[in-house]
Amino acid sequence: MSDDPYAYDEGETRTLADRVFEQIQTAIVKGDIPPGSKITEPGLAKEYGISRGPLREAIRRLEGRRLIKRIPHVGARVVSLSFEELLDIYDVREAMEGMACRLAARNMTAEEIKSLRALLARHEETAELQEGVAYYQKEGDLDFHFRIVLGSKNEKLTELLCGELYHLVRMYRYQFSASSSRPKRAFEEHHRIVDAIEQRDEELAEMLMRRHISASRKNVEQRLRESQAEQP
Amino acid sequence: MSDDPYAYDEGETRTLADRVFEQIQTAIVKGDIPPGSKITEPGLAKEYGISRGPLREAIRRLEGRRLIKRIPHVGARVVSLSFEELLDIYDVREAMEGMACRLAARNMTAEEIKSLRALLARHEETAELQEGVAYYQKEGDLDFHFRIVLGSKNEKLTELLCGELYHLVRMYRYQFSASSSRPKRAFEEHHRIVDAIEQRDEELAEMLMRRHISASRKNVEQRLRESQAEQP
DNA sequence: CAACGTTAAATTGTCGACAATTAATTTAAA
DNA sequence: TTTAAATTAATTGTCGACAATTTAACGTTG
Repeated sequence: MSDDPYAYDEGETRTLADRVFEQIQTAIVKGDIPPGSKITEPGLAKEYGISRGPLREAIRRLEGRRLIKRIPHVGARVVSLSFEELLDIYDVREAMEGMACRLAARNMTAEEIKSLRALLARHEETAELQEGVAYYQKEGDLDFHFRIVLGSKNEKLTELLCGELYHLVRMYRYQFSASSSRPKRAFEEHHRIVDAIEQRDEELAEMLMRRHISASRKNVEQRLRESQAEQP
Repeated sequence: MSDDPYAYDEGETRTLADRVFEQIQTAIVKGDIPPGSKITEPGLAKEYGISRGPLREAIRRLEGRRLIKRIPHVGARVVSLSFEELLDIYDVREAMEGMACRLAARNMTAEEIKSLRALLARHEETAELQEGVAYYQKEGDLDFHFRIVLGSKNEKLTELLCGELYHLVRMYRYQFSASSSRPKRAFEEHHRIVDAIEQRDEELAEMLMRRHISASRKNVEQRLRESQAEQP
């Protein structure tokens, strides 16, 4: 029951550095290690009960994933996403998930589509029950997008989106505890996207996904500008 | 005069692990360390004249960049891109570079566009002089795409494309010493793309870039199928 | 002769210690 | 009192050694 759906547990013999790598990664994503904070090797080594060797390897791997930035002889800091970077990510998502949706319309199996529909139904229940948005936009929404990316059957696309961008997206959501604020419309859009996939209409599927993400971006942009105007 | 245009040389105090990281990276990209070959720590440590500590850190960073794959207690191997993965990359490039081109049409400065034109002219000269394709498709083509990505002014897009995908593309080109085989048409397409950027026609720019990459993909796909039919 | 189990070699994983560099503190001077 | 220099402390970088695991080599047995 790992938190990271992209974690590999084949071969139980994960090394210390591997375990710590995942631990630190989720700690960063969940905000337990706040963005911009400094990574001190002796501190973390003591906290995780390991020596500095494996810890440094984990840090270097996180550096490769661009979750932390390192300056030689000075130290490492958790990345902190600026306003602009967040919007940049939306543009990248629009492009990549649009393509993922196109490919999903081509490559998803009937069972996968059916399961996707079931997921949406479940989300609707949960959202109504909790009378809100909490569960929905926090993990459920990403679940939906996640499945479509997997449905593309494109390994590189999956690696880049699920193994790199989504971490930043979740990091941001934890950070600002941001929920969509447009759950109803988002639901409708999700359904339409599945419709297009089911009909194997690649172009429509891509277009709808791009609109969906673009609308989400605009929504975030507006909210951020507002909150920025309140307290400048 | 670094080989990697994305190398950072700010602060001359690069650490050993950083230097070796770059060395191994270019060695992998250029094929000096062949795809699929095993990375032995004692061997490389001796070759680069360092101890295993920094070397392991470099390896972990390459692992984060997905240039090598590691199995605990067994070892690390250089990734080897299969036929399918190569085609997958083209789809990702189509999506991301399409978006990059759209953003470039929005954000590139007049000077950058002018410089891009000059680059094309230079390439045409070189290509005619060398009566062929060698220089063009080997580095020149990537130069063109590189500049457009930078012109998007989107940091994340640039990171993912230039810092991750292009390494794989160049790796493949070195591996198969592949040149485009459609240089004339590609040149025309490049010019049209710059035209669209100059006119600030975002939609056209994205569309042309997508077509350009899609055509390149089809070309590669056909050639690969042929060579695959010859020697099955 | 092939297949299996055992032993030996090599490689990977982990640790602690020392060197080098940077950040902090104290002290001295203007 | 503030600034500057020098010393101290802390953190990062590097190394070699030892433990754990895997790969190979070898001999034994059916």
